[in-house]
Amino acid sequence: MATKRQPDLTRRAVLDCAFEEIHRSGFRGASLEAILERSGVTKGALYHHFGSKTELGYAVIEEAVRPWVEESWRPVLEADDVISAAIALVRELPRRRLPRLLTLGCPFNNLMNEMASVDAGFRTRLQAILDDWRDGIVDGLRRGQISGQVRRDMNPQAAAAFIISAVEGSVGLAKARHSREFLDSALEGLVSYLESLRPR
Amino acid sequence: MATKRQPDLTRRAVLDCAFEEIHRSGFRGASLEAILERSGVTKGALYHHFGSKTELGYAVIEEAVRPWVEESWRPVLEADDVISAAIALVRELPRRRLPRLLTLGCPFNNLMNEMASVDAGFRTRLQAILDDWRDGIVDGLRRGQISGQVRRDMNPQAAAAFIISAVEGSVGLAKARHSREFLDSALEGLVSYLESLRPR
DNA sequence: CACGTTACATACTCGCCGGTATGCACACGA
DNA sequence: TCGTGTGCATACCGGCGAGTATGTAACGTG
Repeated sequence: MATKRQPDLTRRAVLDCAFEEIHRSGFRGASLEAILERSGVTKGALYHHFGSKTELGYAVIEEAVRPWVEESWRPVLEADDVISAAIALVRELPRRRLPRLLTLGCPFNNLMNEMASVDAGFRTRLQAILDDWRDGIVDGLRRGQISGQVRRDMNPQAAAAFIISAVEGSVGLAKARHSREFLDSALEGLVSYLESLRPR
Repeated sequence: MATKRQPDLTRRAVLDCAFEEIHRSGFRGASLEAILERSGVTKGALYHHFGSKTELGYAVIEEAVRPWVEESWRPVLEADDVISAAIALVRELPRRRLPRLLTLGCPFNNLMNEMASVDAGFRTRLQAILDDWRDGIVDGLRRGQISGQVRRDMNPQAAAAFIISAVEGSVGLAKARHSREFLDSALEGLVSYLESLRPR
């Protein structure tokens, strides 16, 4: 029998299960009881670590959703050739976590669509993630423009916003189909757009 | 005093207020009480016309969301020059219903993101709207390919899926910013993609 | 006008779920 | 080792919101 009190592990377990449950049912649809059952944690423990369901949601955003987004896009932001890295990622995207992506969508996008117009705390936190994400792509595109891998007659700010929009839109709409075809088609369009960002 | 019993008007009033409330708070966040209060209809009347909240939701999709989507895109589907019409629409999009679009997003996209992975009835109905929408664009693009206004070396299916994804993604993410800039940037990217569909 | 059906109105039920109150055992510093 | 606070467990509460039971007045129809 392990030691009985390990606050860090408890907190982490709640956080992970909450992320899972929220991904599955949305924030408002996520029931604390379900999170407690899955994580094996009691209500007392949960409310010891988090002040309310809303604060738990905020923590999930900062400590689960944000790393999830950053982890997903790290290869693109670190690559030398941004465009090739982005295309590779987009091509790999449906290959890896296909079932979850098709049925549950992107946790970041889901939360944004559900909560942005409902709770300002959610909105600002998600906005910060979005801004960082976008800035990363902008930097990558600028570096590409300097090194000559990216056309100079386009606006990195607009392109970054567009790319993110297209990705999230594709995944979000693919949920409606529950079929791979729509996602593949939309991403094929995205790839051809990305190619068009290269110098002739 | 008008006649006292007008079932069609009553039903329509509920439907419109439900659409509004769902647009505002999402389906699960929408309370029947709020709909009743706004519409001045009583609970008995509501449950006379709709079997349950879920069925009300289905009716809202078919009789409010679907016309809303079709109305929005009609000019594009009917135009001679699809690409120009699409660009015009995208340029007009933020101009007309800007505040609602920025704070509440697109009702179709909101519902899809919230309900597609939760309720199969929602998913299939929204899927049907999406399919029709996409088919319309595909037809437009094909006509353009025949008349020479659209490049022939691209896949209309993929382009249509991509265009819809980009639009919905842009509007969806713009909610997080509550600022016009992101939306304008993303749509600028979309316009440049649409331009790239023209023959050289 | 009688009568059944349609279109509502009112009052109530009931379950779920977020939140709280309280108790208790373990850890740890003095 | 003794107290004190931290980490957790259990039982309960209150409200909100979907759904229902029942009543009733308007309408169509013979």
